[in-house]
Amino acid sequence: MEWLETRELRYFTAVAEELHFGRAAERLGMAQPPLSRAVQRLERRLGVVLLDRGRHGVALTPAGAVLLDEARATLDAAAAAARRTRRAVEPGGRLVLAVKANGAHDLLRALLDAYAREPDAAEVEVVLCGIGEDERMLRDGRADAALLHPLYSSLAGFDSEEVLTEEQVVVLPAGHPLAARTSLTLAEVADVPGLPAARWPLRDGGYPPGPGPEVRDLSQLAQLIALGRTSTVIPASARAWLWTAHSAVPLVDAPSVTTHIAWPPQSRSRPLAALVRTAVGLGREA
Amino acid sequence: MEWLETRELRYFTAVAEELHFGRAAERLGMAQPPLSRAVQRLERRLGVVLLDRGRHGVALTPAGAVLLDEARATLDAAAAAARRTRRAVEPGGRLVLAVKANGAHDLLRALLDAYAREPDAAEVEVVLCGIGEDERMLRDGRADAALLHPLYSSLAGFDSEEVLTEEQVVVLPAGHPLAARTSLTLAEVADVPGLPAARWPLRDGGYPPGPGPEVRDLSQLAQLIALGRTSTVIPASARAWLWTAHSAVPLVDAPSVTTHIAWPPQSRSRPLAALVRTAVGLGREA
DNA sequence: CCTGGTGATACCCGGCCGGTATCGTCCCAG
DNA sequence: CTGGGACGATACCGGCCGGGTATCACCAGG
Repeated sequence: MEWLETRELRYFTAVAEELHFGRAAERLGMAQPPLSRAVQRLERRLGVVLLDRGRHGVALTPAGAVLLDEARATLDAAAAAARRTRRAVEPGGRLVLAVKANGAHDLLRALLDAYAREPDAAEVEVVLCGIGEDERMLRDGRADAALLHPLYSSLAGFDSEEVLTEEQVVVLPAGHPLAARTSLTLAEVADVPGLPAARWPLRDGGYPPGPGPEVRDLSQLAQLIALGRTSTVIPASARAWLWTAHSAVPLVDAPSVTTHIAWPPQSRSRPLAALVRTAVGLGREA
Repeated sequence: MEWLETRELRYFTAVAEELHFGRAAERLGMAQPPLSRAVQRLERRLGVVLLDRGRHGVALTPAGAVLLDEARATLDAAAAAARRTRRAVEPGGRLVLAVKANGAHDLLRALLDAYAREPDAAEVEVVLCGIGEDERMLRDGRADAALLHPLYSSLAGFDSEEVLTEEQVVVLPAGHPLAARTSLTLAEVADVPGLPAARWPLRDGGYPPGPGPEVRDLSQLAQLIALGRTSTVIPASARAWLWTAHSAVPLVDAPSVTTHIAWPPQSRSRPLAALVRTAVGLGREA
């Protein structure tokens, strides 16, 4: 068997992401020629052309796209291996729980309270993450578990259990006419003039097109709502961050959102198992 | 970030599995001193002692056990990366389906027939595997999908769907008194003198203790049953391999067995999606 | 006390990894 | 049409590291 080294995978990943040898080399802190050679050697050893060096710069071949996916997974696994090994000798058996900032605040409180009463409980360090960062932290071993929403994060490759399913509400400026209603539909809030939905950044950092304001974090969003410039749809439990200038109205036809607790496959630690058990139990009684 | 190379992980894995530097070096096709140095360097870079070099040979530390798990996962990912990339350029988009030999024969037939009629179908290569080999093939990228039984294989790290749940039957020599019954319980077949349950090899190649005969494949088992020396409990659908000298009697209290179809996370190919859809559909209508 | 077995150390060599300099090619400006 | 700039590939070189052999250090057992 011919083995791929993580160095080669790091190099290829950098080039595949930058689609530019010079910039990739800079990102890797090295010169461009050795990078070119390393990628050529990788292609030779695999017997597969990974990149089209065309006139218009560099492009991924289909095989290259496959390797990019696989290389990312492999590098995550390698990073996780190093981190988890180092953590294994640290005292105290702390658990790191990754949670999206401002999401499911009540659930998190309840989970931490209930877990603290478990016999197998370990100290829990909660890490509040930005969009998509919770999933990354779990994938590369910085976190031992995460509360994820399958809409935003992929559960692929993790073990997971459902914890809580909840309806969504629309958050409106408190004075808005619709804020007086006891329930609304998606169609009603979609058609309101002057309240275009806010736009969140995509994975690549760009924004989808549309009339609404671009927001990057919740405090921006909250202020824009309070100013009467936009509205947003959130899970009911996220009401924790509402201002007095906000009104939340239940949506009768919005898809419900489910929070899962996810952890790396093959994890066998007792404190983690207890955390999962606690979370699932919370979901059942709620 | 300090990165682990797959070479180092291969070396450590070999030593951790052999618990002997000399044998590990031999298995790796290298001399012992460079292997010792490589593992020392790995320990130094991680800042973690992985092995106890005691007077009574080598033993894993707890951190070493963690790394062994993680290293295996990483090496599987790296092997899968190479294989899937190479396969991406092969023509025809063949799918490799790993199945435990002799398991769920009817289901497999039905699946292949139904899949061949799907619009997105690709050519399917069926690989019959020994115990646990199906899971390995899926983990290291030799297979694109597998029919797995969670009792024998871990689904951790895969995406999977339930396909079929079935009861189990006990297979007895045709002339045996109990073979005339229309149903039996586990207790009844456990207590039969002269028919001790056969013993299958464990992961490490050894056998669990017990009075029954040691078997390594189904033909051995079948012959031993036909000779009236043992009996076995199997899913009902495995009746395909029964001899005329065998009798199958339903067990009323054996745990039912569920077959899952599993595939690597993040797989997005249309032929694979069609295969999964076909399999799940089969399970529903059955 | 010697001997066999095992892992660590000492020392050496070749290859590869990464650096600098330069080339070939394409695109575009003028 | 031509010169220049951008970009990846090639040529060449030096140092480090991975791997080899020889040997040491330590322990168990006769």
